[in-house]
Amino acid sequence: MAKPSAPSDFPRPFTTVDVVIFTVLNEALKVLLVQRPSGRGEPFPGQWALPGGYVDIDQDANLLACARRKLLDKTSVRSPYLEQLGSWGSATRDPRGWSATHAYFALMPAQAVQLSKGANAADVNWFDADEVLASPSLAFDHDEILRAAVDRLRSKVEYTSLPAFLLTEPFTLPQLQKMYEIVLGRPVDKSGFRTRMLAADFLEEVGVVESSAYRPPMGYRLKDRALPVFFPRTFSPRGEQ
Amino acid sequence: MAKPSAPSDFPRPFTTVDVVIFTVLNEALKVLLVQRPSGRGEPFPGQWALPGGYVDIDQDANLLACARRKLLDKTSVRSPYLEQLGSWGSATRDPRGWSATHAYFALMPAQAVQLSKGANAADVNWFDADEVLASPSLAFDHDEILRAAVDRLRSKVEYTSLPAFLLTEPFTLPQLQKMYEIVLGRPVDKSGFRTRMLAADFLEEVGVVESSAYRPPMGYRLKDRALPVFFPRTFSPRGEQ
DNA sequence: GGAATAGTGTCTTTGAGACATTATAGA
DNA sequence: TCTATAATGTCTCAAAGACACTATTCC
Repeated sequence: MAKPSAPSDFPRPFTTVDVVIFTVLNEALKVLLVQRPSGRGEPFPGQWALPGGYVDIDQDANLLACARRKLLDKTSVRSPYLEQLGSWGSATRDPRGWSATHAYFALMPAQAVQLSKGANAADVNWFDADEVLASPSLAFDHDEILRAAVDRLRSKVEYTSLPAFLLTEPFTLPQLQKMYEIVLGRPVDKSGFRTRMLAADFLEEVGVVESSAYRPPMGYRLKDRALPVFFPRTFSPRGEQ
Repeated sequence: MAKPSAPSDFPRPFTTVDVVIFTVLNEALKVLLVQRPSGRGEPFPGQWALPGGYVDIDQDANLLACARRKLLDKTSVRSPYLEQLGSWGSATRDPRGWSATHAYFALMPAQAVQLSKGANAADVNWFDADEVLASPSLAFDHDEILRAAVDRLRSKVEYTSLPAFLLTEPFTLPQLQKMYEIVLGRPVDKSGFRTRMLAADFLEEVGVVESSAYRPPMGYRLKDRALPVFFPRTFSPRGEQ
């Protein structure tokens, strides 16, 4: 035989990928959840869960590709910001047996999303992230994964340009500031914010945006759509830290 | 039957855990590697690799427990600093088939380690991390994983107390500073270093250490042996960033 | 007293936070 | 001219970096 065989005496855990998809909608941080199917033998029937599922070894070249597939499947968004969050594996997290999931988290502008309802996942919807965390009731260990994703997001927003991925281009600095404020859950000083964003040199002017009333703001787009920028220090109001 | 069965139509990738174990030895950052066995059907025979292996669903309650087991196995160290690094999974990383590994990274004082040579892993040894990275030749995608681990370590050392886990207690501030300098690969100002460490309030005086010549330094131990402390800002010499 | 290491003090500068002020548009 | 939003300026202060200085031990 050409390919060395894997040890057959090791029963394999099953392998899944879950994606925590964030957006900002109605001034709040939202997370995408899907309803578990209620067929026979299905775990957590009818409960809400993170979108995800089995790795398909024929279809998925690697874990990231698998995450992108599941993401495209539910949102029809092709290339949002996507990063690995961590993995969770244990004998008990899935009643069907030892399983390990590779969790990713994604950021996307709400406007870009086309929720694909129906099909196998009975329903798909945006939920207020903090409300879900306040009364945890997701399937599997998804409350824990969501908690980790929100913590990671909030902490990275303190020192990166991540919120820019929640907006469609061109966006304005006041809009971007608003994204920071919504995710962080607190106001941010305008002057310092602007200085910081412009000093980080990751934005490109694309001309004044018209549409709005009053003084029209400058429009910007990302110089590099692929990666966030890291700031040298975190946002932090005087008293804290 | 009591337990719902997993979908049998999904061939499962196999699941492994690998551990990047760091220590500081002879003024250099070292990583623990094991030599791949050379039996029939074994991938990468004779090549060096990160310690790790299959998740044993009977023995391992969860991924962390599996990592701890593999670590104890090779070093006889029971509870070093251990954190999840990420996961790597693809159709091609292991010639035996689609596999996903959950990578952890660990820090331990060199004195605590009892290398367990022999057995299945023909040999186990410490290697200079930067030398390994300079001429990548590890089995599987372990060069990539090591790269990620070193990057993560160096970046976290800039703003956390991680290097304290490379020392046995009690340790002195000059010793701790040395750990920072070795990992970062650059000198650190003594005064600022001391201010910073003491301000972070994670150390406890345990009396002057005798043994050494000249002025005897104060000995310290960690207030909380479980978690590192995060500093509000990174170390960064003037010119940079 | 000299040498070597441990530990402290002082000056400067950077950059963030707070808040006041100016700029530009529509009504 | 008034109002609402966009954008900039100014003052203060905390903390880091650089480096000089003091302290304690052994020889």
